[in-house]
This record gives sequence, structure tokens and C-alpha cells, in this order.
Amino acid sequence: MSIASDLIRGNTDMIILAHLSRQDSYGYEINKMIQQASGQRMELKEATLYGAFRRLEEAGSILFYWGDEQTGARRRYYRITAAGRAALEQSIKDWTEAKDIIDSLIGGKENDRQD
Amino acid sequence: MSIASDLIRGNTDMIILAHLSRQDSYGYEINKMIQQASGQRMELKEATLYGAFRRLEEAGSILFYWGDEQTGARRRYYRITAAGRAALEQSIKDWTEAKDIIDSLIGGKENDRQD
DNA sequence: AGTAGATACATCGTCAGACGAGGTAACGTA
DNA sequence: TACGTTACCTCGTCTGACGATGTATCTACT
Repeated sequence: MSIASDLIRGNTDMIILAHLSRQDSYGYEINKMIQQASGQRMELKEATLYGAFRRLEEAGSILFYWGDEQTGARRRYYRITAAGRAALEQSIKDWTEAKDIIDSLIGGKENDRQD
Repeated sequence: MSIASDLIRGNTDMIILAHLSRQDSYGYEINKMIQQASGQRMELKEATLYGAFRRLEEAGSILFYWGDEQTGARRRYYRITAAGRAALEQSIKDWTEAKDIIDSLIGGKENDRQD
């Protein structure tokens, strides 16, 4: 993974919800989609991923159902809830604001005296 | 503070270095500048701030000297080093990349099937 | 048949950063 | 004298990311 953990931190839930807002999915697939969509630059570790699922479920943002695969390992599918969509929207707003603030803080805005 | 801790996380060092890259400063003032520059939307707690100074000093990104105030509390001034400027540049690159990746992950790019 | 690799889920313990709560000290001012 | 501001510092807690490890099923190769 090329992106630092601390820069992902706090954004995993939003990223997962964003994927689930497009279609139901399961852990393994979500992770592959993230890797692919980021051009292999980002990968959530399994412990991170399943930890996020637990949090999101407890928060009522997602619910799950077992897939009916006749073959292969069982799949735990997740679906985003209405509350989850609301949380996603809020997360995106927060992220957008945080981005702006941080950019303005590093961006210079040569407001102060420069000796 | 309106911005969530986890969205700041990993960016405090960069923000502090960015300020020090413009002028030497001390803890209390840096914090005030951050609050002001963010329109009161962001504030580092003291424990966070001084923790960051310790890290940055250990990493050789900053050094300090005592101010020669004749009056009032003493001030521990920080100056960014050459290594610190390099670290800042790298941090900004990493942040820019992380921003892009996260934005692309939530932004949609309706690439996949939508049932 | 046996072995390796991919698919798929799950948990435990560790680490690091943010922060709440607390402390020290000097100064101005009411 | 007591309070508010400036200024620095530390300890302990919480949370999220992750390394390590374990389970089970299927496919491919030998």
C-alpha cells in the first residue's frame, strides 16, 4: 500500500459506505474494488476491513445477509441502510470541509509577516 | 473544534511544519494561528501539539531555542530544519495523493455494474 | 492423492496519535 | 488577593489500523 495508514484513518467507513451505496457487496470484493479503483495504491487490511464492518453494523449504517452460493466459501453480503446513506452524506461533507481546511493551512495564504 | 480528530490525524505534523516554514514560532502562537487560519474550525489540543513537537524534534525536522523575553512566560521557539523542509514537501505530496485516491473512491466513477 | 494458491471470513494483541485532565509559572488588573 | 491570560508540560485513556494467525472451500497442478 502506498498511502499511509494515518491518512486513511477515519475514512475507511466512508469509503466502504460509498461502495455499498452503489451495490450490495461482501468483504473480499469490496477490498478488491478499492485496490482496483485506487490503481493498487490503496489496500485495506482484512483486520481493518472487518473492524469497519463491525462498527458500521453497530451504528446501523449497514446490515448483512448470507449469500446463497452453492459452491465456494460462503459470502456475507452487506447492504447500506437509509441511516447509512445519511451517514455517508455527512461523512463526505466532513471530509470535504477537512480537506479545505487542511489545504488552506498548508497552502500558504501568505497572510503573516515574513521576516 | 468542528473538524474530527481522525480527519486531522496524521496531518498535524505537516500543518505545524507548514507554519514553521514561513516563520519561527512557538507552541501557543502556532495554535492560535491554526485556529485563526481555519476560521475557528480547527484547534489542536495542547497535548496533541506538544506531542507533535516531540516527534518532529526527534525526527530532526525542527529545533528549538528559548526566546529572550524579559517579561511574561518563557517561549520555546521552533525553527524548521532542512530535513524538516524536505519532510514537509514529502508530506504535502503524500497528502495530495491520498486526497485524490480518497476522492476517486467516493466520487463514483460508475465503472462497475449497477444492478 | 497430495499440495499449493485463491477465495472468504474472523479474532487477538500491539502500536501510534489525539486528547481529557491535570500541573507549573509569570504577568496584568481589578 | 484573586482571577484571567499567556505559556509550557505530562500522564493515562481511547480508538482505529494492522500483523499474525486460524478456519473452511474450491481449483489447478503434479
